[in-house]
Amino acid sequence: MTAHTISQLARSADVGVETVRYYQRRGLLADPRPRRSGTAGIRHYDAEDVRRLRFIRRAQHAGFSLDEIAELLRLDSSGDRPRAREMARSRIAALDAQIAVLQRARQSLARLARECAASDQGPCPIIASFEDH
Amino acid sequence: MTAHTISQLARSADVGVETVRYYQRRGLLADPRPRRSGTAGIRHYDAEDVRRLRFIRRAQHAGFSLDEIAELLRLDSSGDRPRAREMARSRIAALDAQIAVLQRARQSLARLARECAASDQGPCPIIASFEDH
DNA sequence: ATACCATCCGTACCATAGTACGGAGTCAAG
DNA sequence: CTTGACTCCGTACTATGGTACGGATGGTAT
Repeated sequence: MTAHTISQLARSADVGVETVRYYQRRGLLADPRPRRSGTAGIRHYDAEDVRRLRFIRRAQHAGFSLDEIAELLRLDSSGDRPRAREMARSRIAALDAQIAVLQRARQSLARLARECAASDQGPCPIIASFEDH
Repeated sequence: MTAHTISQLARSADVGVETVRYYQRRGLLADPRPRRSGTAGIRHYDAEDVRRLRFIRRAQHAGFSLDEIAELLRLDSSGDRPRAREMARSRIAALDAQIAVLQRARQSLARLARECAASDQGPCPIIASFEDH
């Protein structure tokens, strides 16, 4: 029974106390609000809460939004593997699309920078490229 | 003298009227507010406004923020090529960093999806990978 | 038992790039 | 000369993922 305070929980996943409270409001972490009148106001968190918070952080690093993570957490209970695979596939597709957009932007900007560096004659290609079509 | 209304200007760059007004508030487009009392309230836009609006959109597609675009527009007047090159370089570096983050996320997610598809035994690797470090 | 820090909780605020709304004014056609 | 479309303008709201604030209460050390 390792009971933590909210600040210890937050530190365990390297987030702020306010972030933990934000996740509670979003329904990603158990919300301590249903307190019985007899018990004191301060809630203690256990290893399961730590695990859950770390889950959220890792899924975020894979590019999932908090809404998607909420769904993954529900899947975690139900063990719905086809749905988990589907979410992974669509996230990969979204990542591919984002990467492609960024790479196109990078390519054209890099080409412009080379042209701009190559000569100081005429208009700057970087700015000129945005000027007319 | 091709004079446009705001809706024609907006259409010419495929943005909404409200977006044009937003750019005016941000100082990216000339703000029609300094109206003389004699002239009527409705402002007309010329080819220069169209050019400027399209500039904004193209620079956005290269990943520049509206603040950076405001600076590029100032450079457009001053012709400061070294500064333009500097902005292009740092934007390229930022794009590279973003691309690298997304590619790492893509790699690990793709590996997990393959593992998950490979067997229906044991816990789902996609979910399990987020569970404990 | 009193100081003092942490926790609880609602609420407001941050950045970014818009989008929506409501009231008033303007302009051209019928 | 009224209708209807368009414009002007301020203000508020959207999504996303938090961050900050202030007052009330809890728990602990001295």
